Amino acid sequence: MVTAARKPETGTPTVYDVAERARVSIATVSRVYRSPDAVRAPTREKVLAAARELGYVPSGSARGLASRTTGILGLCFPDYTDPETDTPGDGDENAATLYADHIIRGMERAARSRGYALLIAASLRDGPTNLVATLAGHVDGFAVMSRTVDAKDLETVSRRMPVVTLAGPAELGHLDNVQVDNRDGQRELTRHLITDHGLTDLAFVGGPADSPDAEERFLGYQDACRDAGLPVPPEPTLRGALTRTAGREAARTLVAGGGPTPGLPQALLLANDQMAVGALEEFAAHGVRVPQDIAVTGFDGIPLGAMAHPPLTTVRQPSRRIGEEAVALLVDRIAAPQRDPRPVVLPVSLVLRASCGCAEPVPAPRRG
Amino acid sequence: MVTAARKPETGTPTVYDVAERARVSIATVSRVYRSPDAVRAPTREKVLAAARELGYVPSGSARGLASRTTGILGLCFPDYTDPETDTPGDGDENAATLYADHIIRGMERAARSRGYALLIAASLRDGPTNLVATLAGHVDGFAVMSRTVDAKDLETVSRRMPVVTLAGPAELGHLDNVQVDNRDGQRELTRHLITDHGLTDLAFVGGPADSPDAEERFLGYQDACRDAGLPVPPEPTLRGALTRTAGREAARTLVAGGGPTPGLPQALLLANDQMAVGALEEFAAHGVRVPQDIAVTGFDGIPLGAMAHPPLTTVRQPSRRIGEEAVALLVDRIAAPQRDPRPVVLPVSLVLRASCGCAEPVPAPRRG
DNA sequence: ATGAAAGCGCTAACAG
DNA sequence: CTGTTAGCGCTTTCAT
Repeated sequence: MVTAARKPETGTPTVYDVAERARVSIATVSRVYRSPDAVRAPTREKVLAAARELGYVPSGSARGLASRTTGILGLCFPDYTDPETDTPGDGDENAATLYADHIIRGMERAARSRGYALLIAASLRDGPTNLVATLAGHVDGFAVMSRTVDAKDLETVSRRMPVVTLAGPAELGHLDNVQVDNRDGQRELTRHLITDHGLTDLAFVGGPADSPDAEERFLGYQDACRDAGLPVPPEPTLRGALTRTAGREAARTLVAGGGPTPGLPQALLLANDQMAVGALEEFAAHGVRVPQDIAVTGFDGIPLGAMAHPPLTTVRQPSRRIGEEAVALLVDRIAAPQRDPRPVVLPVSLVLRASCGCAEPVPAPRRG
Repeated sequence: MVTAARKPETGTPTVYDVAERARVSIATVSRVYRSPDAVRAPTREKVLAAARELGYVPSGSARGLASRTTGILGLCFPDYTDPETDTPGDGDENAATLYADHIIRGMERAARSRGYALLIAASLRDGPTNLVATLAGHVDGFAVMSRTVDAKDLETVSRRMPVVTLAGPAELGHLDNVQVDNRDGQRELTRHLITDHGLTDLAFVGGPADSPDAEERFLGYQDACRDAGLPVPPEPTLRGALTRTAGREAARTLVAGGGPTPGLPQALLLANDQMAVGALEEFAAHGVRVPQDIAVTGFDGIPLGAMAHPPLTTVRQPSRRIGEEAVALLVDRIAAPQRDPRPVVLPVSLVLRASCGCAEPVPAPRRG
C-alpha cells in the first residue's frame, strides 16, 4: 500500500486522509459509506473512527460526479408573495404561495422517505433568472409548477433527465404531469347549488385568464350550467386576481349593482377561497346576509375558510398529495427512463358548510 | 487545437462535446457560463448555439468539485405534521410546521436573491436519518432549526463549513444564531394585561418543557409578574402540546374548576396562537365571554388569530425574517470564515385586538 | 474482503 | 481573448 501522503493534512479531510489514518485504501473508505456490509466489521470501525477524528464529510459533488447521481430532487415554484408583507401575516397571502408551501412539504416528505433531499427555487414574478439551469445540474430529476419556467428550457432539459409538471395542464405532452380535478370539482359544487339548493341565478368570479386552474374551474361551472339546462355564460361574470382584496372588490361591484343583471344573484361562486373570504367580508360590511341573501362558495379548502363567517363551502384539493405524486412519478421514471408519460389527476372533495345554505353542525360561534 | 474527440457523442453532452462542436477549447465553453463578458461575442454565440443544439446542461457536481463551492445553502427543519391529515387542512397543523414554512420561504427568497438555491430536509419526529450527512456534502453552508440535528454532528460539520442555528437558543456557542425575542414579547404582552387592563389574576398555559421557545415565553411571563410585584409562579399554570386541541383542553380544565384556584382567572395567556384559538373555541362553547369574563392572548401572529372570535391579541414574530437573517449570516461567514460568531435577536411586536379587552378595530396602541 | 488505477465534467492557474 | 494542463474527491471496474 503506497497511497503516498498528498498534502500534509491541509484543508478539509478527504477519503485520502481517512484512508491514510485508518491504514486502508481509499476504496475501502468509499465502501464503508456506500455499502457498509461489504467491509469487515473491524475494518469498518477503524475507518469510521478515523473519519470521526478527522471530521470527515463525504463531498456530495465528488460523489455526484463519480456516480452520476446526486440523491437530490428539485422543485421550481412560483413566488408571488409581496416582499413587503412579513409573516405570520394578515391572511391575504396569495393563494398560490400557500399552495406552494403544501406542495413543498409533500415533496420533501415523499423525497426524504425515498432517500432524496429536495432542492427548491422560486421563479420571481419579474426576474427571469434561469431556474432550470440553477437546478438541473444538481438534481436527478425535478418538478416544475405550472408556468414557472420557459417551455423551451424545459423541453431541452427534459431530454436529459426526468421532469414532471405540476398543478397545471400538461404543457409538454411527453412529460409526466400531476394535477387536481379542478373542472370536476367546480362542476360538482355548482351542481350542488343548483340541484340541492334549487338556485338558478348564479354568478362566477374568475381569476386571471392566464391562470389554468381558474380557467378549468370556470369550465366546470359551465358544465354544470349546461347539465342543468341553464344558460351557459361564455365568460366569467367578473374576473380578478386570486386575492382576498379582489374578492372584496367583486362583492362590492355586485352590491353596487355593477353586475350584468340588476340586483344580487342567488349565488356567488368564486375561483378560490381567498376571494370568497374577501367577498364574505364585503357582504357583511354591507349588511348582505350569507347565505340568506346570497350563497357564496370558494375553492381550495384553506383553513381560513373554516374560520370565516359563515364558514365557507368549498372544494378541498389534496395539495400535499400533489407533491407526493410528483416524487413518485420522478422516482419511478428514474428507474425506468423510457416508460410512457403518465398523467395523474387527483380527485377533489366537496366541503359543505354554512355559506351555501347547508346547515352547520357546529355550535354557532359567537359573532365578534 | 487537438482536443481529440472522446466518445462519438454518447450520453449526456459535456463541455468537450460543446467545445468540439463550436470549435473552441473546453476552457472557453466554461468561460461562457462563468463570465460571459470574458469571451468575445461571436465566440460566445457559437458556444451557446452549440450548447443549445446539444441540449447541454452544466453538471453541478463537476462544477462543485472543481470550484469547491456549490451555490447551494441548506436548511434542516423539524417535521411534526401528522402524515394523515391532508392539506389544506383544518387549521390544526402544528405551529412548528407552519412556522417552518415561513422560514423556508424567507430563506429561499433571500438565498435566491444572492444567487443561491436552497436544499431542504426535515428531521422526522422518529426517524433519525443523518440529516447533516445528507445535506452537508452538497452545500456551502446551512441553517438548522432548533433541536433537529444531533449536537455532535453539528459540532463536527461546523468545523468544516458555515452553520447557523435558528429559532432557538444558541446550543453551540461558537455558531451564528438567530432567534426571536420570545421572552421580551411575552413580558410586554403580560405587562399590557397587568398595567393597561389592570388584571392581576393571571394564568399561563405553557408548552412542552422541551420547547425552548415556549420556555422563553414563560420566563417573560415571570418577568412581568415580578416587575409588577405579583407572585412569580415557578411553573406554568398548565402545560400542553402547542396545538389547538391542547388549548381547548386547557380551557376546559379551567372551566371545570381544575385550575389551581377556584373560578376563572382574569386572563389566560397561552404559549402560542394555536392554543389560544382552541381556548377561545372552548370558552365560547361553555358560554364564557371573552374578554368580559376572561382575557385571552396567544403568541406568533398567525392569520387564524385575526379571524378568531373575538380577534386574538398576540405577539407577532417576524418568522420570514428569521430565514432572511440566516442567509445573511451564512453568506457573510462564507465571505469571512473567521469572523466572530454573531447572535441575532429579532424584535417582536404586540398586536392588540379584542381578546384582551382592547377595542376593535384598533389603531394599534403600539406599545413595546 | 481489499487494493490499484482510471476516469466522472468542470474550474483554475498559467501561457501565449 | 483563448488554449493547455492539472487536478477537485469520489466511484468503479478489475485484480488479488
